[in-house]
Amino acid sequence: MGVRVRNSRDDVVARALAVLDAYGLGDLTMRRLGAELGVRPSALYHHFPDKQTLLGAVADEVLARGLGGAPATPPGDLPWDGVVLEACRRVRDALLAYRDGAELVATVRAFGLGGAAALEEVAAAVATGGFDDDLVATASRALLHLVLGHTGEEQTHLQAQSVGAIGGEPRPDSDFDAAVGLLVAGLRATTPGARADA
Amino acid sequence: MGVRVRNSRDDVVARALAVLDAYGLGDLTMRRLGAELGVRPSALYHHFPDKQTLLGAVADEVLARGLGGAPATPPGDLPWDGVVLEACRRVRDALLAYRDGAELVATVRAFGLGGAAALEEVAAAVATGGFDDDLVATASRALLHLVLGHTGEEQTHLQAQSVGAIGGEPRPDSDFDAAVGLLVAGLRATTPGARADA
DNA sequence: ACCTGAACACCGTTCAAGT
DNA sequence: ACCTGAACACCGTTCAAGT
Repeated sequence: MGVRVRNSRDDVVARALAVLDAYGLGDLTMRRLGAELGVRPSALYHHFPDKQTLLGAVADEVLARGLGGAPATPPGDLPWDGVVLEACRRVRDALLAYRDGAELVATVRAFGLGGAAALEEVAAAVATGGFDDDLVATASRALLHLVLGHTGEEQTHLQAQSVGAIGGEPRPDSDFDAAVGLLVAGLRATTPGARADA
Repeated sequence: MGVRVRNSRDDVVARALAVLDAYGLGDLTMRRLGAELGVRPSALYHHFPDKQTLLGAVADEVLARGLGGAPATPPGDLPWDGVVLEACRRVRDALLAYRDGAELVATVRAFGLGGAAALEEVAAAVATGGFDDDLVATASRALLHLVLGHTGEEQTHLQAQSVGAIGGEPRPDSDFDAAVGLLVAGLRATTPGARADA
């Protein structure tokens, strides 16, 4: 019943998010999104030069909604390794909040058109440990690969299950923490001087 | 000038590998592959039920060619951490040997139709350290995510450069070793009793 | 065992033109 | 500032029929 108004760029991104969550990344097409907005697909090219750029904006919105509120480094004086684990969990939760969220962010990162906030979140946490810049960069990239890979698998299985599917092992939630913990332990061991915490 | 013969399943996979390497994953379409074989696209469905299954077979062939010859665990008595690093490097080299190799293997693993050899290679190496089964599983998955993520980025940059592109930082080769080394160090630290080597 | 021919239901993108 | 209409050059997949 709403009056039919013309769509702003933000309207397009918001609607894309809804289509993503309802139908998945594979069905988030320019034609379908146009139809959902009551508009021809060509109208979308007024806001975005191509689909990749649109997807980049959608991925950034997923991350903004999931990470936006809380500060990258929490107020309490957690030890650095606790801060890192929490950052990884926040990124994971942000990805799990939308269907195919992990795959979307991995994709847009691959063509360099979005998803930067995910790496920034992790890097800010790692920097808390007082490591030198090269190590922060290496560890953050490695942790993000872990988060994206692990969450992508987890999301695939969750979505397969919710369709009532095969019923393979449900993959314990704790395996994410274990994987991240392994890398954090390596970080701790690699630089024996770096336990700047409680 | 070869006589035009009918194509076996292996012919199709071999030709798909050639198309992949020459034109990339995005241009590896059923129609293009058919044309390359001198055949209508529908003929391919005699060998494969769908494109995903074909891609799974192509990914398995990439891994078989890259990992096939050498045994999973080398003859010399390397310490377990050396064995793990070598396994990760072998998988990485296998992926780098074909255009978009990392993206291909990541994709087919996501829909569960191939690429199992990559995880097996890493898991066999980790098992060498004498860890219990859960830890082997967790560490192997984490290491493979590192290898796929890192190699995927590296490959994107290498291919962008070879097109004569932007010329961002070339990403030192040693960062792969550093990332894997971080996780291996965590593995070493997590289980204080496990240094079953020289 | 392998292939054709023809169709079905889609894609992303461009561009002149409208309001 | 936003949208239409129409086109271009593609996709994956199915299926009856041929050899």
